Amino acid sequence: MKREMYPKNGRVILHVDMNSFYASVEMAYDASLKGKPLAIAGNPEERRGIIVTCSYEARRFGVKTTMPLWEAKKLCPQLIVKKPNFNRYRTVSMAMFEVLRQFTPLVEPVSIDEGYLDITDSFELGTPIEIAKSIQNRILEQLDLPCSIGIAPNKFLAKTASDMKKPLGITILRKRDIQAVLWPLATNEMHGVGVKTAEKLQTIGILTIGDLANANELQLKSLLGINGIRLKERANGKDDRPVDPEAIEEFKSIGNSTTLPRDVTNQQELFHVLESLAETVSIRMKRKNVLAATIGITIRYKDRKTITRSKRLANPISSKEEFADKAKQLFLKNWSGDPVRLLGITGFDLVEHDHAYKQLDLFSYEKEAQKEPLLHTLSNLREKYGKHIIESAGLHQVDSKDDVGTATSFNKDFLRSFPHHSEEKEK
DNA sequence: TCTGGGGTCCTAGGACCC
DNA sequence: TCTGGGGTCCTAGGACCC
Repeated sequence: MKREMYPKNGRVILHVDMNSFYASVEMAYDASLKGKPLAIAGNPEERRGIIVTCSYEARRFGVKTTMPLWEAKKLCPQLIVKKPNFNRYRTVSMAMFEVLRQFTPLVEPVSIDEGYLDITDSFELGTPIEIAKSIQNRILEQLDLPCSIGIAPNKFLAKTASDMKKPLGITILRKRDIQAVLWPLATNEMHGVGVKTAEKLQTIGILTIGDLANANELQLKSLLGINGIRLKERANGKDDRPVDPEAIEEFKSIGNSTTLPRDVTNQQELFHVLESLAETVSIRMKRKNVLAATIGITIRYKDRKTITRSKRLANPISSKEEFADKAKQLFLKNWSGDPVRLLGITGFDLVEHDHAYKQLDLFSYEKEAQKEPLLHTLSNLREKYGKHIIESAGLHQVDSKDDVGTATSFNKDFLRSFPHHSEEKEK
């Protein structure tokens, strides 16, 4: 019954956006900061001195996110500056999402300080506005933090709406408001349109969201690819993306990068940095119980020119040593020798540890092979165990003629890299 | 005195296979 | 002898967002 009414009534989506989150958290911890121009920024001595977030009081002086600290101080000499305390922000963020889940389990966190709620079926809690007010009050009372909330029939409009009144705003954006409210805005006001896209759109005479909503699709497609089509749909208020509470669990990559306090040309020194990055990535991978099937590095030079290089691996990795090792190899192969400003390591193509374990377990293969010698051919292995296991074992590198030899000899070395198995084998 | 660090998604070309 | 068109994988880079 409810389902049948669904398309008729549409969905009710909330977008909750914390106002200047890091700065607000610091103010909640230290009330003496309230009402003052406050900025969260890194250490300028380490060349990390950019504004990460700032209070509304600071914004009044023209201080903005990503502005270098010295520039912000010039605009606002009395600016109070704090270093970011990410652990604190993560803790508070978790508490904030717990508050949201008191209203519905359909909560999708999108970043540390914003998330979507689908309250279509939560009408017993009140009207959408009443629910939004209640959420806003509870976050303010329990955590001493301000947020803005957008109410709309889909994610895009809810996100747009939450942006319209800050701080502590609640904004409804209905389909029928689009033409009057959304269309007059410049294209770069739109979520998904940055500087480059706005520039491109300008070349074909599209300046406002309204222009975009009525633009020629073929023209958009040739200019921006599939993204052009999507932007036009959004400009018309169309967005079918569901609110997915699981989305946050499905990460695609884990990385760590750092700007060096000064430009470095010494290889040993750069290797040390890679080792420390490898350790961070490894710890985070293990905490999330995943392995990386592809490793990537980032090198930014003195002139800010940045290159990325990646390598798909025969065996998924997660240990600090493996990350450091592979990263160093990639680095040596691609480093120009010029002074380096930033280094980064990222793991891609993440696989669940347990899953990888299963795929890498070759005991069952050995048993099967005894029963059925023909299994030793590459194609049979592939068919029987899937592509992944073969590549994990390094078999893809050998000619199929050599499969038999390799298949019998790779086992030991291969299994040795897994402590659990090598123990059993060696004892 | 310039411009952090964490991500996602898309594109495009070459290799390789059928 | 000359030749196609589709599909997937891998890699590099760009755009965008918070």
